[in-house]
Amino acid sequence: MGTRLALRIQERYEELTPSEQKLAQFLLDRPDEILASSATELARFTGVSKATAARLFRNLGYNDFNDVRLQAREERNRTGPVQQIPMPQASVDETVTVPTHLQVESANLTRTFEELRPDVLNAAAEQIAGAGRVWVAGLGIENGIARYLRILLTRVRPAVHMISENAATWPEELASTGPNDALIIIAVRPWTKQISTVLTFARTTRLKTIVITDPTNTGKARRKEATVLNCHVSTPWSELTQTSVLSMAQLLAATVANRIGGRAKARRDLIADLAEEIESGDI
Amino acid sequence: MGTRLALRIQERYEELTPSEQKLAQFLLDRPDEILASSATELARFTGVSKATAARLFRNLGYNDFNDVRLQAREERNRTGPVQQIPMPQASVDETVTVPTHLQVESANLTRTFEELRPDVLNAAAEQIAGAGRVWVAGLGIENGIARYLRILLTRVRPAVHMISENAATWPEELASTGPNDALIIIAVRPWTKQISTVLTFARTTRLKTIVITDPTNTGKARRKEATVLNCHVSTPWSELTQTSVLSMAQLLAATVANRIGGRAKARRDLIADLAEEIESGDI
DNA sequence: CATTTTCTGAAACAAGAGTTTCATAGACAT
DNA sequence: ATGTCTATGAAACTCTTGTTTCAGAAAATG
Repeated sequence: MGTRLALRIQERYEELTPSEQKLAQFLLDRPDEILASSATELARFTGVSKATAARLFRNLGYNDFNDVRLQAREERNRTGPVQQIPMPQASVDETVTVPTHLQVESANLTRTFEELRPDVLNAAAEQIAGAGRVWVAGLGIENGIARYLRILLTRVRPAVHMISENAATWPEELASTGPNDALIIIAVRPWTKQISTVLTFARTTRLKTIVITDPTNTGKARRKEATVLNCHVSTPWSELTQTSVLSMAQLLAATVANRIGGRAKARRDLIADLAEEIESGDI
Repeated sequence: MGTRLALRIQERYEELTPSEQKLAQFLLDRPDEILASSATELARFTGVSKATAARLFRNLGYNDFNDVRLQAREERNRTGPVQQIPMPQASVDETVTVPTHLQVESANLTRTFEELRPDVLNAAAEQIAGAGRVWVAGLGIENGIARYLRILLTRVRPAVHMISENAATWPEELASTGPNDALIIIAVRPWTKQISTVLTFARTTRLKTIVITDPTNTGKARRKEATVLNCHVSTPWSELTQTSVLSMAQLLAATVANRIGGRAKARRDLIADLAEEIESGDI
């Protein structure tokens, strides 16, 4: 579970102004900076003015930046000395070295899975295991990961379908879903309107929905009554990394397999046998 | 190894006055407080005056409390070597818990990137950056990741194509490649004959080939004169994890972007603008 | 296109942090 | 006891940080 500050940001993220969002983004990505840095520095890091920073904290419901810092500190003390891997700073020349890459990936993975609540994961797995049919959606860059997840799930249970990459045809495709189905959406920032639309649709048709996303969108998704699996995806430079998203997909599939139990294993073995036969030349 | 501050304190400890020692002691016990707290607070915690605190830092050879804080922060950021993460044993009941999953993923990532030689990575990036056209291939479960890599590369350079998932049509598709092209194959175990075939073909047509694979196939690929990016993918149970493969794809794309330099950035910005426009409704 | 509303940073202002000065309390030698 | 020297905190001072105000820019609205 994230910090209280993170939760507040997630709740109010859409109401924030663009520059406030920039700063809020940064705070979600690197909560430890709140303790280590002054508000002035935080503003400078994200390229907004001190004034905007002050406004953000007020808008989030704090009296003061000092309030924020005190809460953060208190939370750190409560959480105890979890050895967390720090996210490296952006280097000036923008060159990505191998060790830096490793550190970024480790930091994101660690945060992702240390914050993941097992009951949320199990709830998601339960919904997928128990669904009549399962639909997997991922737009743009997430499409590849969605396909990957679909294959993992196919190994474990029948009736797992991909929703096409073309968002325009989603209404038709989703029209054939029923309340006993489950929908998995992979959508990290930037969040598109289509996703909101689909989530709204899913809620009205009582489709069980699981959203794999990043902290800036958690609030939005949760408000649509989806089960949210939160992944940290930030890097010190401007790109995002999907590694933790893939890893989450992996874990989700494994948990589903676990839920289903023996039948999943049987299916997996069957598929392995088939694959072997095809490989051995009958193609 | 302790922090530099800790070392300095230990050196000069006896020379310090009693109240200074009280404060110094505290700093040795809880080095993280330096980042989180102001000098005034540190003084209050240990029951000494602000003046004493100021004197202590000066006596330790710093100009300023600010000096101390900056050094502490810097030390936090360039965290020492990542310690070796052991791969957990298979649990009897096959249940995947969240912490176990995290540990497996960390172990694979760490091994993958600690073994990765920067010159190999750079060679691969060079080939991709310099190629006329780039072809990306991934069969079966790797197909999703291949698509992901393709999108990453498309953001950075033109003429990046996917080779279809249907291996039967590969001969036709590859027929149109030239010696100035590059081919990226994502293929972890099990290794299929098709892949060997393609690699042989690539060698005879002098196609520059990069293979992202796992240690069991490294040798085979290398013998076909491909540039090999090795990924650790094992888990304590029978499944594989593709997390490090995705991460490798990410790093490769970043390195290519780096190679290409300004033009890559321009292209990326252009694409971001386009995406924004589409999102804003002109679809 | 004009008008209103919202957003934003510069600058003024208030509050707080860190340093320095200084007076005094205590330790020690004579 | 007296003088000397060191250690220490209170308070004055300076500089930085955080908040508020305000005017112009940008966006939304009619």
